[in-house]
Amino acid sequence: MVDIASKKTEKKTMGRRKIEIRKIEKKTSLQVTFTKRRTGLFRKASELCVLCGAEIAILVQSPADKIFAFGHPSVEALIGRFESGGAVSPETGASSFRQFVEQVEGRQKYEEAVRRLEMEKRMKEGEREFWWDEPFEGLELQELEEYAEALEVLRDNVSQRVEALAFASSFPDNDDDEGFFRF
Amino acid sequence: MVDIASKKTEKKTMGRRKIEIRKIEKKTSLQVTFTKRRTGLFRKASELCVLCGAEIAILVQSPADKIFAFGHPSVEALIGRFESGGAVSPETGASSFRQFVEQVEGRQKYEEAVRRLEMEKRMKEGEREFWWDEPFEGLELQELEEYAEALEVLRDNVSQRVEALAFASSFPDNDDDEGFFRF
DNA sequence: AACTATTTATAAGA
DNA sequence: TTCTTATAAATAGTT
Repeated sequence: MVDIASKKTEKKTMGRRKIEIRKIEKKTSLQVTFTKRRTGLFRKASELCVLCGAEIAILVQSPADKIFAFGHPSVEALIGRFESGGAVSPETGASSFRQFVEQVEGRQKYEEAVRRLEMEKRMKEGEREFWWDEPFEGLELQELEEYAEALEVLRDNVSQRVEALAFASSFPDNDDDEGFFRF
Repeated sequence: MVDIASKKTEKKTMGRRKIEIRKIEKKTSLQVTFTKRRTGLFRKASELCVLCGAEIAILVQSPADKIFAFGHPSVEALIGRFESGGAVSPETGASSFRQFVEQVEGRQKYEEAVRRLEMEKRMKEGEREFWWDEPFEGLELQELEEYAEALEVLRDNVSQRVEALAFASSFPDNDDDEGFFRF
């Protein structure tokens, strides 16, 4: 009886527990959390890209100053590169990604490619880091230059916005900026 | 009886349902999902910043070509500006944020500020968009310039990486890049 | 904009 | 580190 009763409430783990959003002090758990959440963040971003046709660029710099990046259309450039049979990183599982891309050579749409990518990712989950997890580590010059270029385009958009505002501020009484200064 | 039985299984909504990660066709749901998930993405990013001391920059361009941004240390610059009593956007709830900042004038740490920001955000959830939701809409020149500058720093880091790789490629036989070419 | 049933993400523990 | 599991958190469809 007692055994059964205790078995009923006996938990193998405490499960997920609520945490406060504040700097994690324990270095090892910080590292684990950083990896898990960075992965989760990039997954969310990729889903947003596909679901809504959005374009996203993310740069994450870890406390140890390692940089991780996610990006569409940078991602698109990467896929294009893989499709044309370019170099493959031996470290990131890109080889199997190329195989995958070859299998779907017929389809053209970016969304489709990313969606399948997500599928393969899930099927292989736990096998290795996602292919975009440390994009700079296995990349050749060309991709990185493309990435920098895409980033510059975004930056230039910001600069244009700055200039637009600078111009607007020379007309201080005009509060009606409806429809103005959109990227 | 029948009423009671049916009431027992009667659900107010179907609840969340599983979706495929593919382009949403219905324009209105796409807009709703875009807003919800962009918000979620930025919240995840801010949590990653605080929990792990990471630095993050995110740019999201909607299908309608509106750009949304999230960023630390840009966020830090914004907080600094608010603390010094700078201009406040009447549109984004920044006014109450300033009040909040004034209340905590004693503390210095960025993490603490962001954590409290998260708290206030939750307390006011549903009242309005988060203050960083459309950062470009209510900003003055200075903040935007600071943001562009921060973005340029990140871009320069990428460029340096490109140069490092270009240099490395002039020594094609050297595969051991352990510890090299980190930002 | 609010609600809730569910799915999804993840903190700890093994 | 990788896997498990209980639980917290996010969110799809509705109202």
